[in-house]
Amino acid sequence: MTMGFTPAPTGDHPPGADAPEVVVQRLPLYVRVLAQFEAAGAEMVSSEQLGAQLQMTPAQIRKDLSYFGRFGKQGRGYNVKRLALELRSILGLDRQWNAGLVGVGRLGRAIIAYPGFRPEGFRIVAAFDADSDVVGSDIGDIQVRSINQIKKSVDDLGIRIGIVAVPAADAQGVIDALVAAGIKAILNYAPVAAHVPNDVSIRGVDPVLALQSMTYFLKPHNAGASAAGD
Amino acid sequence: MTMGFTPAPTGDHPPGADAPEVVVQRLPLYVRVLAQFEAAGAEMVSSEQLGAQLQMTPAQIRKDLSYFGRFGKQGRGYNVKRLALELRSILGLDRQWNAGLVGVGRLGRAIIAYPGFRPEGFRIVAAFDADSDVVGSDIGDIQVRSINQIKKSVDDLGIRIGIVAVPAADAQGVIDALVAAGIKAILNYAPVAAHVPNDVSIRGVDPVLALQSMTYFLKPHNAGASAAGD
DNA sequence: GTTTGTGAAGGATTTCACAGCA
DNA sequence: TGCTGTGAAATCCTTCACAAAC
Repeated sequence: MTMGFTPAPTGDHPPGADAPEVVVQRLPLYVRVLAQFEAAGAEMVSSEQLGAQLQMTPAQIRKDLSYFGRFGKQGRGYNVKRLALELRSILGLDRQWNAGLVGVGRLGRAIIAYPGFRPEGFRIVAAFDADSDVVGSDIGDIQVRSINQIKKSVDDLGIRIGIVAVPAADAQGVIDALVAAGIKAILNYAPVAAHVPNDVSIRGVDPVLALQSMTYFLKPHNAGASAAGD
Repeated sequence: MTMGFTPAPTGDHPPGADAPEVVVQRLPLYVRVLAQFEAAGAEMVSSEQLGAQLQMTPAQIRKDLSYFGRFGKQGRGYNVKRLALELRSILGLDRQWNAGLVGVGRLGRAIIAYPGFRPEGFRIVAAFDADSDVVGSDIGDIQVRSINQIKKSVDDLGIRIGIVAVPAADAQGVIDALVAAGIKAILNYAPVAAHVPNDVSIRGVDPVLALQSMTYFLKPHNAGASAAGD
């Protein structure tokens, strides 16, 4: 379905290259909800229905999608299958991505064992650690390599994504090494605000930070609340 | 301007009650960086220095803090210890918070074993599961209870936070149960966009979603990148 | 009748820039 | 001098509202 043509450059927007980052971050949510509709057997969905699922306004969904093309049909909505395919292609989810994990402690092992990455096309193909006791061993079917072989492994194995699961104190050093190895996307589990050049994406997974902002609303006087996409 | 006799904060803002949610979400980052400065022995910090660490503009930091009070001294900056204390108090991080975990599968067990919550004042005091084979057993020092005892346990143990680590298909039901039990803050590890009343806070921890938006920038044509706090 | 795609309006957040204080 | 706190300006993001399409 990833045919050679870009959706339909009829609108006023440039192709989709200038979509705000917030919008790009919502796209995976749409993909996920579309999968649910598809599983439920729906052939078409409206922005209204998508919005109801995601607790967003239909207008926002339509505007978001409009950055990338004109995928809907008036009076009818969006074809579930086609929109899902289209968005997956825009996000690059129609291929496999190889990832390298740094840090094979408790957390790193849990990440390797986590079954949620593979079905979505993310494959951890190598693990790295500084501890020479574990280097050379296997965890599941993944070889643990020395941390100073990152660059070589990245090149040899086609690793495009780095996953950081080392203690906070070591995180920036590891991230620098990943960047030096040419990695442009980093998923960081360490509780630090890391520094990267601005052609590198970095996202933090930080449950403590999430809890620490929710407690604000648990204090008696503060009502209201917040929903953050998950 | 409408000041009656507000004891501590002298500013012009209302006490801090109307701080935008984005601002509240950044506060924990400030707390974290302040701890680093404190560990490094600094007594004072400027918004410039904080901004450098967090890759934010000094103006944003000053504006954020101004929602809650006037903590700095012109020409000198902020007292590291005092600001940290003040922010912890605003966020409610100066107490312990009890959490209940739902789902003791692989992920749930990893969460129980995760050593990052306790030092920050978050304590998992009970675990729940639907599987009668595990109900009644202990994981570490935590008892596994039946999922339909949530309400009673929440009351008995003073649980204020729910942590959801069940399969996607079960997540909404579990979240409904937590809400019915009076829980107002939920940390959701399940990959679903959950529905909660708006006096309940919910945050998702979702590494797949994070990866799925980064791949957009890995596609050849899309340069630039993003830094998301971690 | 229904629902999209989108300019224009509205709202929210960030940054500027400077008065005021140490 | 150095740096905060903050109105005002600028930017960014969301929602409105409606013509066009089915």
